[in-house]
Amino acid sequence: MPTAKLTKSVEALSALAHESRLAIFRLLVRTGPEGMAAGDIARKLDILPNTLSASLTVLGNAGLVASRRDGRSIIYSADYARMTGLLEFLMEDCCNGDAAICAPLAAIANKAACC
Amino acid sequence: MPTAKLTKSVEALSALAHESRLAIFRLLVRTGPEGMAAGDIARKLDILPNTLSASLTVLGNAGLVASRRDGRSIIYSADYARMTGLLEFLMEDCCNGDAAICAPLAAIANKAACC
DNA sequence: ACATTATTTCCATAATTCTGGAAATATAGA
DNA sequence: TCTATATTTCCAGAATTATGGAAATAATGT
Repeated sequence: MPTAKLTKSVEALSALAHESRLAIFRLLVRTGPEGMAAGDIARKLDILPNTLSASLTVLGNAGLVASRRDGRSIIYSADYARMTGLLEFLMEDCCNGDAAICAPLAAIANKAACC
Repeated sequence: MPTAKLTKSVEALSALAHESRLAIFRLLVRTGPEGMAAGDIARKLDILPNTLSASLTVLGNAGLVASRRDGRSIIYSADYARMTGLLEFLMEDCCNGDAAICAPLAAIANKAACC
């Protein structure tokens, strides 16, 4: 009987385990909280609108992106809290008391905390 | 034409996007560099030996685990550098200049850098 | 050589996921 | 209301992945 957190993480990982979907998610992460219209994502990544819609649905079901309507467009944005939660789960207890293992992770964080 | 890093990341995410495989990987991450024999993993997680073998192969192909023989047993261990690389890729440019987004990631890292 | 333990490989079925075309829905503007 | 734009839904075939039983391979000890 797997934990709920494990199951949720598998959902998120499955959503990201796809070339287009990972590219979409990363684009939204880089875009920031203001998000981007579905059409703009489609043009930028050269993805068919129906395929993009399916991909965004998968990412949305996994809780990785949120959406809101703005006129004719639907704006998608990354859910940063969800991403953070997933990363936290993957890192959990990773260092196991060994500083040599921790160090690179700390380095990532310092880089992330650049601003 | 996706970047090589994106393709590699999709491989790693696909490998982790599976309940047993994620549980196996996390167990190995917590176990540390010394690793654990396939049979011990199978007993600990209650997975059939052939299924476990297939799962370990997938994780190995994705570069997430390494293996070495020790007598009759084969010892598997997490590849921490690969894990770090994946996390780094997922976090890339995430903060986008916004400190409010960065903060939780930095908090994770400080926690990871506990030792 | 034989028996035992450890793990993998082979195989076939079942289940899931991916893809793109066509039609449907929703909003805005003339 | 009519037209154009934006996005989603429906559908079916194709492709990939998951599962477990049985046999095969590898190493150890007798």
